[in-house]
Amino acid sequence: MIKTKFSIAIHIMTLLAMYKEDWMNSILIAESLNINPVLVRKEIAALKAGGLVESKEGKNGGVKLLIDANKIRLSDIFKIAKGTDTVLSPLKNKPNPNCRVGKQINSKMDTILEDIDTAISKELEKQTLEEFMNQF
Amino acid sequence: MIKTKFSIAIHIMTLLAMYKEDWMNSILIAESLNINPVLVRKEIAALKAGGLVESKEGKNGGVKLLIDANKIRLSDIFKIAKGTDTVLSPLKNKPNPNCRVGKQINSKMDTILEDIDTAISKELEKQTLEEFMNQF
DNA sequence: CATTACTGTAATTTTTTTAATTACAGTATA
DNA sequence: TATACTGTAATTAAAAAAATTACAGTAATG
Repeated sequence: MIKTKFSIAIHIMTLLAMYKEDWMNSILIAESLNINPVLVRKEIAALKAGGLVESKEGKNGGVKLLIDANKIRLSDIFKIAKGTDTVLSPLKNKPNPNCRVGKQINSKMDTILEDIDTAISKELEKQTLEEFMNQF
Repeated sequence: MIKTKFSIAIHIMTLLAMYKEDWMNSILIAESLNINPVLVRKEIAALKAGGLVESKEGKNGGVKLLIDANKIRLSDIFKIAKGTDTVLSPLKNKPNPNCRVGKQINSKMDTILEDIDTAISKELEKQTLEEFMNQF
């Protein structure tokens, strides 16, 4: 569910940008979000795989930005949160293949859905994480 | 759920554009989509309220475009499907009000989420329903 | 070197959301 | 007056998401 992941990811990244010297742990972050720490850790795993953060295990461990907040654009965070999904996904039910529209709708829709994601990325490219954080 | 509604609405509108002389009924449309007719009728109610289609009750009734397909842009359909929601909605859990980020994140996010919807609308403005239909 | 405090995941359960179904009143057609 | 629709509300079933539990692995610290 992109909509949740995106909100979680932005929140996490804002915290990390604000306390960029500290290793922040998932419980603290989860308390700020008011969600379960495991969800936070999962999203951190994605941000880590995307190269935006680093983490340290063990006592006094936690997470930290790997890149300066002014080098990170909100679109970078969006792309990681979204993964391979599209924001507006097609219906799960297979449309009727005996219908002229049903037969082709999914492939035609796919183009639109990809274009929408590209448009979102372009929009989010405009703002850096630092700019976003400086509002707080 | 905007993602479902948008797909349903586009599918319905494509069918109506293709068979623009006919009153199409919800069972036929539902069979093309392979979903329940009640869901179709609900989305038709929204399209009707949005002024894009007209419907006729009783025997031989159904739904029909009210506006020519070349005057309808995909953004018009998107706006109706989305209603007052944003595509990427904020988390339901209230973030921690004792946290500097938690306290303000929702209001700051709202701006981003609105901007995303505007960007999607702009993208979908580029294509008319007729152009989309002509692909089939 | 044992204790503590973390990450990282997997597995399971609970909760929430979405979709399907059922039901039926109202209406136009023939 | 029978038939075939729309329009909606209420209920049930199914699917998805979130929370919880559990625990192995790891690093710091006394």
